[in-house]
Amino acid sequence: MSTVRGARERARIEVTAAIKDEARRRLAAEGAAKLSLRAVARELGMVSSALYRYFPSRDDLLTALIIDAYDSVGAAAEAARARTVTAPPYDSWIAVCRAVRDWALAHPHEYALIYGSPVPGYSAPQATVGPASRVGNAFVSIARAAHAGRGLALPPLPTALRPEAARMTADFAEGLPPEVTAALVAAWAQLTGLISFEVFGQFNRVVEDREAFFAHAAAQLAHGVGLMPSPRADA
Amino acid sequence: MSTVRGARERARIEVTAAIKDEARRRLAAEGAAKLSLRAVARELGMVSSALYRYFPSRDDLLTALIIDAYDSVGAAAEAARARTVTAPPYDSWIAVCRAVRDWALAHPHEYALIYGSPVPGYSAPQATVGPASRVGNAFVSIARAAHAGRGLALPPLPTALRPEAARMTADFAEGLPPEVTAALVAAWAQLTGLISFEVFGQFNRVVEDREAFFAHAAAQLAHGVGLMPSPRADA
DNA sequence: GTCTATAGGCGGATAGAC
DNA sequence: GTCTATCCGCCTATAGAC
Repeated sequence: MSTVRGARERARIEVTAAIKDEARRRLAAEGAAKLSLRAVARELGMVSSALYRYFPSRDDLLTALIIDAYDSVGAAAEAARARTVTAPPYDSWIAVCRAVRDWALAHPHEYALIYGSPVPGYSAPQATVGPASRVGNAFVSIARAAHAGRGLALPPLPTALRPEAARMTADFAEGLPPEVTAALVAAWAQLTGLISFEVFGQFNRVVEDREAFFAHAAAQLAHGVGLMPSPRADA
Repeated sequence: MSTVRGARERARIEVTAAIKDEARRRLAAEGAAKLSLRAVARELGMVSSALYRYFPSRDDLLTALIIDAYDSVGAAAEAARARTVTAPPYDSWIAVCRAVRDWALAHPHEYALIYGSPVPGYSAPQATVGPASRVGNAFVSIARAAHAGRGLALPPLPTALRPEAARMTADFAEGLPPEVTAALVAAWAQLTGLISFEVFGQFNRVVEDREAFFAHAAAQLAHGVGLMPSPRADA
C-alpha cells in the first residue's frame, strides 16, 4: 500500500512538472496576462477541469511559475558566487552579473515574468519573497567578503539617506557599512535595467555589440559599490 | 462645405481622443496584453464595429497609445531640460532624471507599456522610433553642453568596446567623446532599472524612503557619466 | 459613421458520472 | 483523477442595412 501511494505521488509530481513545462511554453507564446489553464490542458491532451486537481486556479499556477523562475535565477547567481568565493570580490561580482544576464537571455519570458511589468489583477503571495531575495543575497555575500578583506571605500552618504540606509542594513545586510548597502541595492536595480533593455529589445538599433557593452557596464557597477579590479586588468 | 468638413474633422478628432483616453483606462485595469476594442467600445457606450472606423485593428490602437506615451515622457524630459539649459549640466541631469521618474510614477501603466515587458504578438512599427528617442536626446543635449564647457573626464574605454562606442557616437551623439556616449547609454538603461523597481513594486519591503534613495542614485548616475556637482553640494 | 447580426473562436469555473 | 456537460462570459472581425 505504501508502494501504491508512492506510485501515486510520483505520478502527481510528474504531471505537475508537465503542466508547469507546458505553462512555460504558453508563457513564451502568449505572455503571463493571457496564461490560461484551458490552453495548457489542450496542449497536454487533457481536459481543463482535470488541471484543477493540480492547481486550484490560474493564479496558483502563475505563482508556481514565479517561484520557479526566482529559484532558477537565484540558483544561477548562487552557483556563480560559489565558483568564485575564493576569487577577488571584483571578479565574483562580474561573474554573478554575467550569470544573471546569461540566465535572462536564456529565459527571456521567465525574466519578464519576475522583473517585467506586473501582471494586472495578480498579486504575488508571501511565498515568493524568499526565492525573490536569493540573487540579492549573492551580492550581499560578495560585499561582505570585500568588507572583511581590504574593505570597501565609498564616500559618505547624504544625510537624508542615512536613516534609510541604516534600516536597510539592519533588515538584510547586517554588518555592512550603510553606504555599501545603499550602493548594492542601487546597483542591483541598475543591473536589471541593463538586462531589461537588452532582453526587451530597447537596445535594438542602439547597442549592437551587447557583450562588450555589458562587460563594461558591469565593471562600472562594481566600481559603484566600491569594488576595484585586480591590478593586471585591461585598460 | 468647408465648414461641414471642418466639423466632421473636429468630431473625428474628439472621438479619437475619447477612444484613446478610455483605452488608457483599460490599460490600467487589464494591461496591454488584454486591451480590447470591445471593452473600450462598451465603456464608451458605442458598438465595437464603430471603433474600426477610427482604428483598423487592436494593434493600431496599441501603437497610438505607445507613441503617445513616448511623446508624453519625452515632452516631460525636454521640458526639464529646457528649464535648466543655463544651469550647470549636473543640475540639468538631476532635473531630467527626476522628470522621467515623476512621469513614470504619475503614469505607471503607460510606463509599463513602453519600458516593461513587450506585448506578446505585437511588434512596434517604425513610427515609434522617433518618439522613443526623445528622452535619450535630452540626455545627449546635457552631455554636449558639459563637453562644450569644462568637459567630461572619463577613463578610457576598454579596447573591446571602442569600435562599438565609435559607431554609437556617429549614429546618435556626433561630437561627443565615445566613452561619454557609452556611459550615457548605460546610465539611461540603469535609470530605467531604478524607476522600474520602484514602479513595478520590486522595492516593496526593501526601500521605503524612495525619494532619498532616488536622489542619491541619480547623483551616482551623473557621476558615472562624468558630471560633477557644484562645489556647494551636500556631503 | 453607426447600427444589428453573425461567424467562429477564446476563457474560468463547477457539477456529477465513472 | 479524469471525464462530459454546462453556465456564462469574453474576444476579433466582417457584412449589410440605414
